[in-house]
Formats: sequence, structure tokens, C-alpha cells
Amino acid sequence: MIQELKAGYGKQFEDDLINEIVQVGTFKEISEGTKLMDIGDTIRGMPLLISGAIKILREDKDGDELLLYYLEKGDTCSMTMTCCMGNSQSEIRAIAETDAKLIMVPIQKMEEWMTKYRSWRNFVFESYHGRLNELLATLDSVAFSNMDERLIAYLKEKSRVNNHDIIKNTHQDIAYDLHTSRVVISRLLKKLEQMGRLELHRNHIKLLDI
Amino acid sequence: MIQELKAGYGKQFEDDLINEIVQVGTFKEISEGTKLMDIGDTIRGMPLLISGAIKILREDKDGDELLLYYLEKGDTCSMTMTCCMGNSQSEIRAIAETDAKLIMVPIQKMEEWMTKYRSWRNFVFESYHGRLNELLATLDSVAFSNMDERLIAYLKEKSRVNNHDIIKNTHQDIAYDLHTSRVVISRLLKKLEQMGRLELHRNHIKLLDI
DNA sequence: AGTATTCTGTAACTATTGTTACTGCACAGG
DNA sequence: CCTGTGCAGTAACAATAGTTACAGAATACT
Repeated sequence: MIQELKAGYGKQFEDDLINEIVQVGTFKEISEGTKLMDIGDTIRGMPLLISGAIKILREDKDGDELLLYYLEKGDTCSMTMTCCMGNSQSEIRAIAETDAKLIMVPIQKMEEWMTKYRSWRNFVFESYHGRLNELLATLDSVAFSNMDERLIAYLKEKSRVNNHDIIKNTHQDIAYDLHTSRVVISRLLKKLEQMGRLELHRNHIKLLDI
Repeated sequence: MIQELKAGYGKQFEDDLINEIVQVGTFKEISEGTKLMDIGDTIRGMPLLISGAIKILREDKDGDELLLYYLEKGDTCSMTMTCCMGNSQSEIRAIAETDAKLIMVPIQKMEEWMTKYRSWRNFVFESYHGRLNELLATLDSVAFSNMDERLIAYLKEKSRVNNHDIIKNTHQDIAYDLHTSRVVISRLLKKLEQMGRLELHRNHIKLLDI
């Protein structure tokens, strides 16, 4: 665990902090599709992502979903952090987008380290900053773009996160993430295929010029 | 200034911090409609809001706007804070919704106080937390609600912030905030009037049952 | 008062997105 | 090989939102 941690966080965290994390943290390997957290769940720990990607989803009262953003190596979940103060119920759902490795740190340590380690404080802040900006980007997309643009941005981002130009999902999966219907996605994907920007196959999409 | 500060923040900040704020902060009174900050502006100070309300807007590449949320007494701007690290350009526009009083604190102090005062640290965190949740709420509204629901939520919130059941705006103003067209707003407002939930007048709307 | 400007109401139309329904195809598992 | 299930394609239609255009009312301006 210590070498994983150093590889991912060694540059930003001082050795003392690394050691503390090793002592109280628990290393976890999770496989694609694992639900790490659901809406309403009580939050126990704070995840430090070592490798892989986690997708963060929002759900409305009717059970409709919307993809907010992905967490990647070096990220942590700001939503988790906000829960250390006041309500400790998750506002979001977290699902492993790929196989992933992470370290869970008890939330009690969070504030302790805030006083103790400058690097931790910076980390926490940068994390908030990053998530806030990603939320803004998502909001921009939902508020200012049509579905075709949103779909293209989605495919591009998904391809980047998975480090692959093949998106192995059904149209229905994509529709859930973008909060629309399968038919709409099929329609738009077909258009993109006719434009030569991708190839459609059963259960996967090959990106060509996205 | 000190009594204003104590009235608004005395409970959460210790006396030493209050004193420091008084020393380095500058007190400002601004009138409704004043633009406090625009997209791309370099950020100099961090505002501590004493009274009144500030509306925070997002703009896309075509110049289209969207209301994100309001800042009120006891709030500060998280966006400002994120700028202390890395890029110091504003991502948002801030306009006084009402006459307002605030204290501007140099951003250099922000990190200094983070180490020094636990109460400041908590304040900064709670502020992030609050803004993140408000962004989430805005996103929910844009992603999951139709324009009629969004309009009702908007009127309700605006009435709350202004502490008045008369919304003194034109339909065009509202359309800008919700990022839609004037005709759409007029149409929906008319429907609400026919339902007896408000009264329409030139330049203002009286809320009855919203 | 007369004119210009701003605001609101409304109609008619277009564009986008969502819904329903049905099709055939691919694939897994007996 | 047959069958059940899930996936994708497509048409037809409905609902929502955006656009254009114009008219009348209120207000501001001179």
C-alpha cells in the first residue's frame, strides 16, 4: 500500500502524512461496476483514489439519474468531505467506472490533518476547487448545450477517462448518464455514424473522429 | 464596521479574528445592481457579506446567462476562494441583488487565517459546502425540471431573498436569469396568473400563492 | 400633447426532445 | 437448433421550448 500511495501522492504529501495514512487507512481494490456509495448512505470514510476512475451520479426524486463527473487518480470526493460537517448523508451515488484502487481514510482524521499538515489542507482545497469547477462544467453543458453536443462531450470524456476509443456501453446506459431516453441517443448516434465520426456495434461504439 | 461584523459573524469568529478582519478589511456599501465582479476579472479580495444579497451568474461563450445562486448575510464567495490557488480569474459574475454591506478581505490573509483560526477554517469549509450544495440544487433544477417548475422555484427564491412578495423585474430580466426567452416567461406567467397564483403588472409581479 | 421607447400579450410557426410502438437481429443457454 | 432476452433501428406522434412577428398599453421624453 505504501508504494501505491507514494506513487500517487508522494509528491504532494510529506512523509509524516504518508505514514499516518498508511497506519489508519485501508487499501481497497474494487472492480468495475461496484457501487461505492449511494444516495442517503452514511459516510464512514474518505476515499483517496490511486488508480482507475469513479463516476459520480446525481438522482432526482423520480429516480432519474445524471452523470456529474468522474474521479480519477489523485482525486477525492468533496461530497464526502462536506459530510464531515453537519449532515453525514451522501447526496450522490458513486460507481466504479473501471477497476480501481483506493485508500479509505476515516473521516475523523480529516480535520485533525487539516491543522497538522499544510499539504493536506492544500489537497482538500484543491479537491474542492476541482469538483466545483467540474460541477460548473456539467451545469454549463446541461444548461447551454443541446443533446447532440452533450453526447459528443460525453463520448469524448468517457474515452479519455477509460483511455480507449471504444465505448463499451449500450445506448440505454448512455441515456441514463445524460438523463434522456434510449431512442434519443440511438437517433443521435446514428447521425454521428452517418457523418463518419464513429462506428456502431452491439454493446460498444468505436470512436473515429470525435 | 466592528459592530456590523460582530452582529453578522460574532458568534462564529473569535475576538482575535474579528480584530484582524477589522484591521485589514475594508467596509463597503453597494447599491442594487452594482456589478461586483465579472467573468475574467482578477480577484483581489474576498467578500464577507454583512447584509443584502448578491446574485451569482454564469455565462456561456455566446453571452447567455444563467443564475447560479444568491449569496446572503454570513456567506462568502467560494469561487473567490478557489482563485487563491492557481488561476485568479473569476469564472462567474456577481451583481448586487439588493443594496448590500460587505467587508473585503485581502486574499493573502485567507491562508494565513486557515492555519491560525479554527473558526476561519470552519467558515471557509462551510462556505464551500454551502455553495457546492447550491450548485447541486441549481443543476437539479436545470436537469430535472421543466421551465414552469423552474420559474416557480425562481420566484419563490427571489421573493425569499428580497424578503418581499413583489418581484420588481420585467419578464425579460427573468428570462435572462433562467436562460430562456421573454416570450416563454410571459406565457408561463400568464398561465400562473390564470391559476390565481400571482398578479401581473408592468415591471413587477405580485406573488399570491407560490 | 405628441412621440419614442419599453414592456407585455398573443398567434403562428419551428426545432428539439421525449414517448410509444413495433421491428429484426444477436447472443446466451438450454 | 430453438427460444428467450436484450439491444438497436425506425416511424409516428406528443410535448416542450424557442423564434418571429406584430399589436396595444404604459411610461418616459421633449
